[in-house]
Amino acid sequence: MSRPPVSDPNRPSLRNPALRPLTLRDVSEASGVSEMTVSRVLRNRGDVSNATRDKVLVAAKMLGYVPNKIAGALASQRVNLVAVVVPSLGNLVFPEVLGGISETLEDTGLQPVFGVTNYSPEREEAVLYEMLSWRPSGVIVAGLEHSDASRAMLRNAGIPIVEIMDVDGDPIDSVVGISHVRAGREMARAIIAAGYRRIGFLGTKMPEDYRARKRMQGFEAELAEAGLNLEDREFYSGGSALAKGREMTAAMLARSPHLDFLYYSNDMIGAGGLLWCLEKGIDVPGKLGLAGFNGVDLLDGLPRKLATMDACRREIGQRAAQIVAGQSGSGLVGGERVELTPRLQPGDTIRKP
Amino acid sequence: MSRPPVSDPNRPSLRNPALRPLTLRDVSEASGVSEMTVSRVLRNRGDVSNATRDKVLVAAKMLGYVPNKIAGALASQRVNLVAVVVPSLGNLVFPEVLGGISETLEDTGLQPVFGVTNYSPEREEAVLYEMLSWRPSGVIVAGLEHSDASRAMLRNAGIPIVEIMDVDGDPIDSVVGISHVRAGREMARAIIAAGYRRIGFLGTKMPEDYRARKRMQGFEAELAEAGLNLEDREFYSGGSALAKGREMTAAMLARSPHLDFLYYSNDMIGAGGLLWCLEKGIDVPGKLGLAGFNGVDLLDGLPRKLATMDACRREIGQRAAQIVAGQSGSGLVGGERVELTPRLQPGDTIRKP
DNA sequence: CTGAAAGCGCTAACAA
DNA sequence: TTGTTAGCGCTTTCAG
Repeated sequence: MSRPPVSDPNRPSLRNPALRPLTLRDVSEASGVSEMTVSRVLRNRGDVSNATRDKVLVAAKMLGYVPNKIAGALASQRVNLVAVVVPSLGNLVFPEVLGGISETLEDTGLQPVFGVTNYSPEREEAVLYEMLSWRPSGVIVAGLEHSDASRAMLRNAGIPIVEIMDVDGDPIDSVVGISHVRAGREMARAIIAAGYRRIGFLGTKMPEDYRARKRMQGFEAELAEAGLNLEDREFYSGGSALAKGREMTAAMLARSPHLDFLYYSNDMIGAGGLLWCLEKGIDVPGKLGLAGFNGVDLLDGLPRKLATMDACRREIGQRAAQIVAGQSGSGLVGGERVELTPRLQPGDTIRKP
Repeated sequence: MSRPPVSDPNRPSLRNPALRPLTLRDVSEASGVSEMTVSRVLRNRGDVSNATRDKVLVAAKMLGYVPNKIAGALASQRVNLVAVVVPSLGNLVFPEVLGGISETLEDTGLQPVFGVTNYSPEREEAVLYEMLSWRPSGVIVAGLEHSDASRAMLRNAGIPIVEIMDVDGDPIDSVVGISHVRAGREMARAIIAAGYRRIGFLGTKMPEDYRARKRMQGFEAELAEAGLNLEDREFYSGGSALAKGREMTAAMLARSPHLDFLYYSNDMIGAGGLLWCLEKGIDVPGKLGLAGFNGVDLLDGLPRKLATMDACRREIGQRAAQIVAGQSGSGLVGGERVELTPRLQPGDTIRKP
C-alpha cells in the first residue's frame, strides 16, 4: 500500500515532474544561482541583489518548491514550533485558549502545534515525548499535575515551559492561570452573601479534572468557614453535558428538595440545570439559586443568564504565548508567574443581596 | 531574552547536567555501546542481544534522553506526522472530526498535527505551506475549495491528500464527506412532506462557509422543484451563536410572521431559535417547524429536540485517517472517494406527516 | 549480533 | 554580493 510510482499516469504533476520533493539544488540549477544564495533569498537573510533575488523567486515559484524544514532545523538548530498540550478539545474551554495562543504567536514567526491528552497522564507523557522529540522552541501545557517522567522531560528540555489554566501548585518553569481554589471560594462567598444556606454541588466524575476539584475544595473550605457544608453532591461522566445537567439536577432535587442553591462545576451542566428548573417552574433565583463556571458565551443565549465566573481563557492563551515568545516584557527569563483574576458574573440566577 | 546560562542556579537539572539536548552519542558513551546499536535498541530494529539492550535502555532512561526526530527524519526520509487543517475549533464540528482522526491514528505510529485557518484561504495557504515544509506523511484538509497555490502545493507534495467534510466538488486526491447539496435537498423534502410551505432560512454571513452555502443551494433547488421558494432569509456573523439564533428568529418572525418553517444552517442558532419560540409560546411544530444541521449532542439537553441532520463528523475523521494510514482496505492508492450518508433526525420540531 | 562510513537537505561561518 | 566548506544528529548500507 505505497504511493504510486513516478510513472503512474493517474497522479501526474505538471509542476513537479520528478514527483519527489524538490531541493534547494533544484532551484539552484533552475535559476543558475548557488544553493547558498537561493537559501538566503528564500529566508530573506543577508544582502542579495534584486536581479538575483528575482531569478530565484521566479524559479522557486515555477517549480513549486517547498523548503524542507527538517533539514533547515537540523542545520540551524532552530525550530519555530511551540508545542501546546491540552486535555480535550470538546470542552469549549480549550479551543478558546488555543485561539489566544495562535493569535499571539501569529506575528512572532512561531507556530503552535496542538496535542490532546484526553485527561490521561500516560497520554500526556506520550504526547510530550513525541512533541519534545521535534525540539520545539517552547511548550505550553495545561495544568500543573504531571507524571514524574513528564516533569523530568520538561525540566530537561532547556526551553521555556508554561503551565496554564491553574496557578495552585508547583510550576516547572512559568505559569499562567487563575486560582481555582480561590474561584471556588469566591463563588461560595457570593452565594452565602446572597443568603443561600443549603447548597449542593454537581460536577464531573473525572478524577483527573484537577481544576474542577480545586474549585470544589475552595468552595467547601469557604462554606466551612461560614459554618456550612455541602448538603449533597452528584457527579457524572460522559454524554451530553447539557442533558447530564438536567438529569443530575432532577435527581438531586428529588433526593434533597430542601436545597436552595446548586453549584455546577461547569456552565454546560449548569445550563442544563437551569433549563430544567425553568421548565419545572421553579423560582430561580428566589427559591433556588444556580451558578456555573467558565463564562462560555453560550450562556448569552439562555432564557435567563446563569451566574458564572469567567476563566480568562483567551487571555491565558495570550499571556502564555507571550512568555514563550519572549514578549512578556517582564525582563524575566523563565519562572514567570501570572495569576489572572476571574470575574464573577452574577447573571440572573443568584438573588441580589 | 534568551534562556539562562548553564550555570543559572534557578533552573538546575539533575538529570541533564549539560543543559543541552542529549544526543545518541551521550547514550552511547554512557552505555559503552556504539551509537548505531543504541539507535537500533531505541527503535526496536534489528537484532540486539538482551544484555546490550538493557545497558542501552538503562543509560537512556537515566540520562533522560529524548531522540531528535529532526535528525531521524532527515536521515530516514520518513516523518510520522499527518497534517490536519481545519477552519475553526470553536465550531464543535471540528473537534469531533479531530477526535475521529486521533483515535484512528493512535495505533498506526502516525501523529496528527493540527492547524487552523479561520476560514481564510490565505491562512490556509500559509498553514499548508508551513506544514508541508515538515514533510508530513499525509494531509487531511477540510473542504474542497482552496487557492490555486494551495492546490498546487498539495498536488505536488507526493503524499496522500484527503479532503474532508464535503464531496460536492473536484477533489485533489481522496475525499471523505457528505454531500451538503444533498443534505439541503433532503431536509427540504422532509419539510415539504410534513406540509410546511412558507419557509425561511437563517445562516452565517461568511462567504467562505461553502458547506453551509451548498446546503442552502440544495435546499432551494428542492423547494423550487416543488414550486416553492425561500420567503425570507437572514445571516449573521460573530457573537454567541445561541444568542444570534434568538435575535435572528425574532427579527425574521417580526418581518415575516406568516412563515411556517425556519431552516437554520447550524444547530447552535437553531437551538437559540427554538428556545426563543418556546418562550414566546409559539406552537412548535404545529404552527412553526424548525430544523438545524449537524446533530451536535448539545441538542439532547434542550427542552424539545431540534430536527437536524447528522454530519457524520466522527466517522469522517476515522475514514480519512484510514486512507492516510493506508488502512482503508480499498486496494486503491490515492483517489478514493467516500460519500457518507447523513441521517435525518426528525426530533420534535417537524410535524409528523 | 555489532560497528564504520556516508550522507539526508539545509545553514553557519568563513572566504572571495 | 556571492560562493565554499563543514557539519547538524541521525539512519542506511555494508562490512565484520
